[in-house]
Amino acid sequence: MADQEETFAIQNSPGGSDSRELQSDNKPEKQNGTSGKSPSSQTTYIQQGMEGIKVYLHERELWMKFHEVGTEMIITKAGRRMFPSFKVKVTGLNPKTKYILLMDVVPADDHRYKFADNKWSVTGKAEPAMPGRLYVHPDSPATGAHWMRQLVSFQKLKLTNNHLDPFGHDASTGRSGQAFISSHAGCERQIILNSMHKYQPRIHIVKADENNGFGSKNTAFCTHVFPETAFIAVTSYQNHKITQLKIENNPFAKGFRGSDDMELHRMSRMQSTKEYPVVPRSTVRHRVGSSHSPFNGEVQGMATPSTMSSQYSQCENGVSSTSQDMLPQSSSYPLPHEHGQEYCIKRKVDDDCHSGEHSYKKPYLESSSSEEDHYYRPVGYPQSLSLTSAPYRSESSQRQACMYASSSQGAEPVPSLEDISCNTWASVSPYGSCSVTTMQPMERLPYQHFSAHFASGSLVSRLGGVGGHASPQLGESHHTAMYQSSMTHQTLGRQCSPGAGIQSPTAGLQGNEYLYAHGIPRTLSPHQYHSVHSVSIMPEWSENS
DNA sequence: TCTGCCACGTC
DNA sequence: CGACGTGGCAG
Repeated sequence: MADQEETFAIQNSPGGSDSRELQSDNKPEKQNGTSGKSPSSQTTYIQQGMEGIKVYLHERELWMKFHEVGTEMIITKAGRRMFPSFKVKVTGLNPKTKYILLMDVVPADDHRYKFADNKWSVTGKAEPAMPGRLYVHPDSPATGAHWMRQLVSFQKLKLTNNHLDPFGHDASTGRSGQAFISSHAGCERQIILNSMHKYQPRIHIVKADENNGFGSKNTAFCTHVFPETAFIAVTSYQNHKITQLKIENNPFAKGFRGSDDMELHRMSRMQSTKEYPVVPRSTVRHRVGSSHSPFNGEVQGMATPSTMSSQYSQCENGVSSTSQDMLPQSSSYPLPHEHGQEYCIKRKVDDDCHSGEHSYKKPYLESSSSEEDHYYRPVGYPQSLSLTSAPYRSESSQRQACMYASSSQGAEPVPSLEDISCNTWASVSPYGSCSVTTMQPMERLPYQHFSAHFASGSLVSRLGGVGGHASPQLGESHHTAMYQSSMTHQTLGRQCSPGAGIQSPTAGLQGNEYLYAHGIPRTLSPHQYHSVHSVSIMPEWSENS
């Protein structure tokens, strides 16, 4: 349904949506050219437009509240929406250029968690992730003007633990599944996750111009990661504080709010059997579990916000030209360097942000300012990645990729459009960061790593990879290609945006290959690591078991 | 641990 | 009104 998101829209436009506009214009810019912005940095034109792109997380404060406690997202067979919803404000796009906005959720690390004693802790190694699925925003492809006009909401995305359903719709329950499908040509899908595993949502902005067609060599895209949106997937809430936050903030859970009256009523009904004091349930629970702050700071397993850098934004820009993919993802291990942040992050936030609590690092300066809610993370980095580097990853990555692919995908061998497009890869890098760097050898990775954690895969890679075809060269590519398959651009285009008619090429992200890193043993070569950008940002979450 | 069903809310 | 989104709870 529509969602209209909330109204905040930034600028809003009432009509909003409208458009998708015409495509007509898009072309003008073609790559570089015109657009003006010069690339700043290094990059080639590819990025051109990507450099100035900024993405602000909407309602960051709310996200931070959850994050501080240790965000949990329910996953069900039928698919459950995330709450808080992932909504962003995007600026810096070329109004006439078309872009595809998509989201994915990648493993934040390779651990399995358990919740005991009011806190999360690592219990073991993560299960191999399934192939990741991409959730392409229904408006894609659309012009920069369209995306910037109002908040871009990914609230319809659903998380599921149903590995069997390739399409993201679940037959079992019936409800949701179908709806999905029908809605947009199947674009929407549910993202499959494993319970008790930590994940990091990411948003990717892919230029859909002809020039950048996926297939083409230069697909420009950038990835933004908001560490504060990381969460642990669960089939039922573990931490009562989270339950409480959900109830208090999610309109659909209003029925569970303790307003006295209601509570009483409810209680009586539901629990007729039990008797209860008057306390609202929530309250009750609360107390019980409450953890006060299990996580806070450190919590082991979870991330703590504070530490995190949420603030950073990370981004990756990739270009895909050939080989580039870069980032493999490495798995979750810590990479040595991660610079991710640096590069990418620019952060700003604070102002807006603050959640009040800690201040997270706000290292960066920018601030944006204007918008309130959104915090943004800049992204851009100039860099494009070069694909080059990618080559290395290949092996490991490949394998991994394959594995994943196979496993999960099993269901869908070749994906049909849908699949492909939507599901595809999995990548890993959570935090990642900016991958921009790509290849570079280590240097780039400044990050620190906390220990370990993630690897990140980069989407970029995939995108860049796009080249899946394109750049076969790298070993990776292949793999990627395999699973990822080939997404073709078209696919995306079609499915997702029917209307749009995108030129095919552009549309698709196909190429992306993200690999997955996680499960893998760290085989990645150093290079890979570099590429990865991962950043691990959150120490807390890190593993520690 | 996960699933199904429920009441209750939003849209 | 009906479809759908929520968490609780029983199984």
